[in-house]
Order: sequence, then structure tokens, then C-alpha cells
Amino acid sequence: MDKVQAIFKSTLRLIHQFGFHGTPMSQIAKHADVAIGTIYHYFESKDELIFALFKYCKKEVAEYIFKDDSIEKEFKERFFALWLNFVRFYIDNPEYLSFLDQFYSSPYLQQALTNETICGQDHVSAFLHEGVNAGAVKNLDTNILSVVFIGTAVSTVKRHLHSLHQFDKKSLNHIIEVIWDGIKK
Amino acid sequence: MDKVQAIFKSTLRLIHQFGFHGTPMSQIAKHADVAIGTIYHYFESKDELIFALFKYCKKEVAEYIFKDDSIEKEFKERFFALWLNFVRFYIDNPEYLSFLDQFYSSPYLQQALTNETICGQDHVSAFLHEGVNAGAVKNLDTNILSVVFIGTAVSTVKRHLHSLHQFDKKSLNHIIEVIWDGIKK
Amino acid sequence: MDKVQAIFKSTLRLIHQFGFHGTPMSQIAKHADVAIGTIYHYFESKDELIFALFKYCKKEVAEYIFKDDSIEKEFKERFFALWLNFVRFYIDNPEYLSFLDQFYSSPYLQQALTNETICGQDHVSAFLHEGVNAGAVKNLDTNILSVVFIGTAVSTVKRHLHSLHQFDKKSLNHIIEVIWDGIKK
Amino acid sequence: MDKVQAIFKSTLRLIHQFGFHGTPMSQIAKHADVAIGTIYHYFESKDELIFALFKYCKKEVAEYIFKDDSIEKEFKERFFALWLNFVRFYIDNPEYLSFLDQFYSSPYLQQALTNETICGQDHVSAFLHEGVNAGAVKNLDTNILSVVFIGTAVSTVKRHLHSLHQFDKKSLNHIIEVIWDGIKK
DNA sequence: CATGAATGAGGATTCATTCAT
DNA sequence: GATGAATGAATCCTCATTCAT
Repeated sequence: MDKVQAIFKSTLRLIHQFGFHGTPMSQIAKHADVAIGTIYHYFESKDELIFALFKYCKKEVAEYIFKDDSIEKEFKERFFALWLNFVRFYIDNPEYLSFLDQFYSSPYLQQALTNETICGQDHVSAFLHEGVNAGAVKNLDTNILSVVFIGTAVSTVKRHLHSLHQFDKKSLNHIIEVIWDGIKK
Repeated sequence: MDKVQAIFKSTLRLIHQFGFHGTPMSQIAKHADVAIGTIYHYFESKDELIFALFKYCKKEVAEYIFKDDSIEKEFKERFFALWLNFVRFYIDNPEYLSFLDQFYSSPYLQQALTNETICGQDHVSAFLHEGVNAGAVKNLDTNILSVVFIGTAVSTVKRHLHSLHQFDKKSLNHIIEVIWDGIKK
Repeated sequence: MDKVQAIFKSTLRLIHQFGFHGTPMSQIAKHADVAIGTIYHYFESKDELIFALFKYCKKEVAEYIFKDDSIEKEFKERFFALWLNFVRFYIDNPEYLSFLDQFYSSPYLQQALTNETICGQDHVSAFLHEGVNAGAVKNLDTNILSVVFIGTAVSTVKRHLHSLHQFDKKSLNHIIEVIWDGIKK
Repeated sequence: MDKVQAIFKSTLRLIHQFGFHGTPMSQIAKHADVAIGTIYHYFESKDELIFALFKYCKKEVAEYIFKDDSIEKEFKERFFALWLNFVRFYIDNPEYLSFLDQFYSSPYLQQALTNETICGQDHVSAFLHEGVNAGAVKNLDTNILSVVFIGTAVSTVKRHLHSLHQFDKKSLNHIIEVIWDGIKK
């Protein structure tokens, strides 16, 4: 639906810019160029909208990260590509990180944390598990590998976005190499 | 000041539990056992309170992390200890991570990001730089080393707190070893 | 708009009775039989409401004062009629004088004083100027004539409303005659 | 008392600048360079302070207006001098007019209006009555004469202060002459 | 006399939500 | 489907006043 898309984009942009408690429904409606009533036509409440947006974001992120992945390729190559895609997506779409971050660090998370996946981390976990099975990486708990993969990626993006440091391609490769050195068999 | 302390603690607890826009000043006052007016006696506005709390948290965190550190010790040992302290502090004081995380992922950050330090990361950066100079770790940009150190630590704590995985001492050591393997010379 | 009218009337009455800082929005809403939110739907803030009410009052006053005026009539007759209308309106609608007076004697005035007209005084000025041109009154600066016309009228109304003295028709005519004696050619 | 004077002056200045509901006790205290408690040492409440200030202002005004008056002089001369003093005082001390005006146009007035005099009008009334007895002015009700005297004077000052028109000595004389023409025998 | 930290009732304003059109 | 006027509970903040020092 066109209007739903507009509502999502509007919400994403406003939350990025003004935060959760800085983006009232009225503004979301205005920037999406729809009436307030229209939002309530598609979403039961503001919370429902937030949760729906959460799912939407997760899906978008996952699709991008794994867009060129293939079991055919060598694991190391896939590992590098995935990590870079992860970083690339959020650097290019900071409003996604902004929103997901605020979502994660808010009480919303507890409601979303059922068996639901978070931010494509499960896909990533599965991928890392493959690496263990294939004998490409050390036989470590997937949680540990996830922590290393996602933790460094998220940290890198934030450092970049907060303008603390602009990482170039070479720098990014240095980081992956460090991680890879740490987990490779 | 006793009342200021009480206000800080109250705010921290409530934001941890209910989030930024779930903790009204009235509740902060009630849980700190002071009148609303008293908060405004010490802080110009809710925002000012948040900023002051931010500084307070940063200081507390930094003090804890570096509490046993000493130049005398071997770098690897210090590295392990610091990383564990970092993780330990936030696991034991989840309301600090909760608050800082919400702070960082909100528009507040931009106002706090002058040349101000963030979350003791600079101290960490300085520490990592020492490692490079001492020839203990690879000659990498401090930003890269910081990303690896802090990214994994934060990610570990979150995974732990979100109940996705309870890391025991052994697991934590596995993680540090992976990182150390990646950055050691 | 019906609701806006109700809000205006309610505000006027309450300010007359309790003064500016004695009439909260909640009371205005209650007496206008609308929700507080409705007021904010039509006016950005309490100040905006006050300014809008100011314009509304000015218009009402001017309309009443000049309701029967006509260039056809003799100037003296018009002069007497206008002055009496002025006094009559405020005596019959003391809440208008109350509000306008409080408005004028507050810092609001400075914000309203651009090239905006005040209280229909300009129409009065124009009228008095006609008198000069027609050779009916002395060739005095319009400001002087205005001061005499409005000053005496306002003072009369206040003295009447403050119950210091109840002016009857005859008394009022005495006053106009004094003024007329002073300015006639 | 020095502190009381300071409190009066501070209140007068702030009310002139920010209006009644723009001048909190805290500001009055700060600008008077005393503690809040000190104000409550001298005045039971804010209302008491306002009433005391009202009396103070009235006294100051009356003293200035009649400072050079003398029964020896000719009535016309006295009339001119008084009217000019009245105008002069308020033009030179706009904060007095500001305060008194806000006082008169607020519900405070009703509480002050017992048999109390207002703004030296009674002295003025008495003076005008002398004029009637002396056969200098028409045999009109004192209320009428007062309206003409005070109404024109106040209106002149306001017009001057609101920067609508800067009256010079000659203009002011024109006004008094008009009034005098109207009331003289 | 003088202070100012502490209080909390009260006021302006916001904003998620409803519902008649 | 779509609208947006209307609602009022909830929030931030102010400020007159008190009282222990």
C-alpha cells in the first residue's frame, strides 16, 4: 500500500530526527501527507505502528545484507561481504539504525522479544553456525561469534555516524581482518 | 548532595524500567522522595536533569572500569581486566546501560557531542593506544581497536541482559581471547 | 465559527471578572463548553487567543460606534453621537473595556503595536480630521483632538463603571458640551 | 526602610516590563537584591505587597503633582501647572503609570475601592471644586470636571508613551487650552 | 532580621485517540 | 477508504509560600 509506505517513511525520518517522544502522530500524518485518521485506519495504535515498522525495518535490513550471499562462495568471502553489507546498509540508511536502536533500548523490546528474531541477528547466527560446521571458524558458541560480528559492526556504524571517525574501505577491511583473525580456525 | 543523588537514582531506575517517555517528573519526584519543585530547584528542566545524569553515569562507569588498572601490569592482563570490568559493570548495573543507550540513540546525543567524552570511550582509546606503543597489539588505528573492544563488550552485555544468552566466566573469556587473537601482535 | 465565538465570549467574561492571571484555560474551556484541546485547535497558545480576542473586540467596538454615522449629518451632531456611542458601548459591555484596558496596560500591547490600529482610535482620528477640514473645529493636531475625545470618554466610562459616579444623560451631555466648547471653532 | 524601597522599585520596574503575571516574587527578590524570605518579612503576601506599592505610588504621585501648588496663585495658572505636572510625572516615570494602570484594570481595584482615594484624583477633585467656588470655572459637577482633567491627562501620557505621538510643550499647552476653554466661566 | 532550600497546588500545553461525515 | 475537528488525560513547569537555620 502506498499510504502505509508513506507512513513508515515519515515515521522513520521523524524518529531519526526527533526521537520517539519527539514525533507525535500528528507530525507523522502531516509528513506522510495523510490524515491522522488514515494512520488509525491501518494501525490500531501508535504502538502497533511502531511494532509494524520494526518488522518492516528488520525485513529490509535482512534483505539487503544477504542480497548477494550464496552457499557456493567460500565462507571467508561471504563473511567479509556480509559484515560489510551490514555496515554499509546502516551508514547509508542511518534512520534505520536510529529507529532500531531506540526500539531496542526502550521497553518496546520486551514486548517484541518473544521468539521473534531481532534485526536479522538470527540469520546471521545461522550463517556463523555454518562457518563452524564447515570448519572455517573456531568451534565457539554461536552467541560468541554473533557478539563479535554484530558488536563490531554496530559499533563501527555508530562511530561513523556520530562523526567520531570516518572509516574508509581500507579501515573497514582492517576491522574485518581483525575479527577474522580472532575467529578463524 | 543527598537529594540530587536520590533524584539521579530514581531517574535511572525509572528510565530503565519505563523508558524516557515513560518516566514523568512526577514519578521521579515520588521515587526520590522529594517534591517536584525540588527537582526544578537543582535542574532547570527535564532535559538538564538528563544531561546531568549523563555526566554522572559516565563518571561512575569510568571509575569502575579503571579501578584496579595499573601501568605496572602487563598489557594483556590489563586488557582482559578492563574488558571484563566493562562488561561486569553494565551487567551488574543494567540501568546505566539502559539509560546511556537511550541517551545515545536519542537526539540528546547531538547536543552532548561537543568535544565531550562519551562513556569513557576516550579513556579506553588512550589505553588501547598504549598497547600499540608498547608493541603489545597490532599497529592499528585507535578507532579500529576501540570498535573491537567496545563493540564486543556492549554487544555481550546486551545479549546477556536481553536474556538471549547468559554468558558465564568461561564464555566471556572465550570472547576476550577471540578479540585478543585478532589484535595482538 | 460557533466554538470560536463561545471561546471569545467565555474569555471576555472571565477576564472581566478575574483578570488576566485569574482566568486559566481550563475555566475558559469549561465556560465555553468545549474541551481544552479545542481551544488549542483554534489558537496556538493562550497569547494567540488573547491577540485574536483583541482584534475581535476592536472590530466590534468600531462597528458599534460608527453604526449610525453618516457624512450627510452635521459635524457637531455626529461628534455628539459618536462620543455617546463610545461611552454607551463600554458602559453596556464593561467586559470589553476591562479586557482592552488590561490588554493596553500589559506588555501584550507592545507586540500588537506595529502599524496596527488600536481600538478604533484611528477611525476616530480620521473623523476628527474631517471636522477640521470642514471648518467645524479648531485647526488642532489630530492627536490633540483625539486625546480630548477618547480621554474624556474612557475616563467617563471608568468613573461610571467603578461606581464612583453614575452619569445620567444630562451629565453626559454636559461633558460633551465642555469638550465641544473647547474644540469648536 | 532601605530594603522595602528596593523591593518597591524592583516590583515597579518588573511589572512595567513584564506585567503582573510576568513578575514572580523570585524575580522581585533577585532584582531587589534580597532573599525571598525578606519580602515575606515585610509583606504578608504578594497581594499585600501590591497593595502597599499602590499606596506608595499614589503618595509619590500626589506629592509631585502638588509640589509647587499654592492657594495664593491664580486658579488658571494653578490649573495649567497641575495638569502639566500630572502629565510630566507619568512621562518621566512610566513604570508608575504602568503599575497603576494594571492595578486599576485588575480585580485588585475592587478590593482597594473602599472609601480610599484613587491616584490623587480626590485631591484633584477638591482642587477643581475650589475653581467652581472661586467662580473661575463653570458650575459643573466635580465628576465632570475630573473626567475632563484626568481623562485628557492620562490619555495624553499614554499616547506619548506608546510612541503614537511625541507631544512637545506647545502641543501640551494647546491641550490645556482646549480644556480650559471648555470649562472656564 | 535575613536567608534560600523545599514544597506542591495549579496552570499551560501536548498528543494519542475517537467519530461523525 | 479517508478525513480532521474534537476530546481530555497526562505532562512539564511555575511560583507563592513556608520554615529551619
